[in-house]
Amino acid sequence: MSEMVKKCPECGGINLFWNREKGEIICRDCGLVIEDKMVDFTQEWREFDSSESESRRRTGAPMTFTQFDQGLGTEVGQKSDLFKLDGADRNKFFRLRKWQYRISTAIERNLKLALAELKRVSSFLKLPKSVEEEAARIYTLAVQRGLVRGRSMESVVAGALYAACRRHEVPRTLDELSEASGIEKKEIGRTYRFVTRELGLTILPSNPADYIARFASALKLSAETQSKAIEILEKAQKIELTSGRGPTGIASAALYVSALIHGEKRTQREVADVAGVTEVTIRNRYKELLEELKLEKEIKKTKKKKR
DNA sequence: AAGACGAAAGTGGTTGA
DNA sequence: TCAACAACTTTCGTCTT
Repeated sequence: MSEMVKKCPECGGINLFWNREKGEIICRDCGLVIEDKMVDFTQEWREFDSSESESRRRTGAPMTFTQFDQGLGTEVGQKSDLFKLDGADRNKFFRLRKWQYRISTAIERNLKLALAELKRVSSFLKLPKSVEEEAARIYTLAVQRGLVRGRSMESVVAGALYAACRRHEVPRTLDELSEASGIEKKEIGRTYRFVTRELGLTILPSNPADYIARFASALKLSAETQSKAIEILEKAQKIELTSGRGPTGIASAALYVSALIHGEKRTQREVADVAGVTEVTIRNRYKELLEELKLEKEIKKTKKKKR
């Protein structure tokens, strides 16, 4: 087992808080999230969504940032939650709430609005609950650190959602976020970068394979084509064909090739549309894939079979 | 006629002096 | 702070099916 972190590497504070549900440690002083050895995310939100007594999760001993703030923001379940807390936690609850109120009613009102907006966008994109909560936490931290000033609330919400998606490996493209939130793509990108940098959130570079499933189903491609595409992606990554390029471009090219191989041809235009890139980008990646991975043979093979 | 291909010029963002 | 730079887009003409 890894040893417990005792100090925040960012600010040196010792006021750390362990969120059992997420398997993370959060520094209460600066908001840094210290990953306690990357947990398997899929497992995480399966556990989140299914079974497991809800009430316990919502009200259990660890008071998370998210829950606390959500309770405040929505004014739902505050009282019933209180019943389930023991004395010490109840005191903590009141203390925190008072403190929060004191800061400013403006912040509170802002949060309420923002969380509503966040919920709207999130459900529009059909994002899992765990991502929504992560985004809410990010947004809350951003507000507490005064990062929203000078930016529209909506754009920060969008940025928080984008970051949360990335962290949970269910990436959505900036285009999709943009469509759902009505904020310009570059604006979302800007606030996303700003917020993650200021909060010290570590975001892994998104993996092209994470996009495959969604694109494939949008194009109605078979499961075999999907797994072939992922196989291609893995090979491509081995020879560093993927570094520095946009993940969506690579994903769509791999999907395009794999569709050809399996005789489920889609036009470059079709693939380009669902992936939110241009045909040209697909062509460039596609060309590289053919050259580096000697895939021509496989394509020709299926062509002959068809005759 | 539609799709695939590629050249050329433009855009927004990163990097390094 | 600015210029060089890489990735990606837009546009458009040509070739292929």
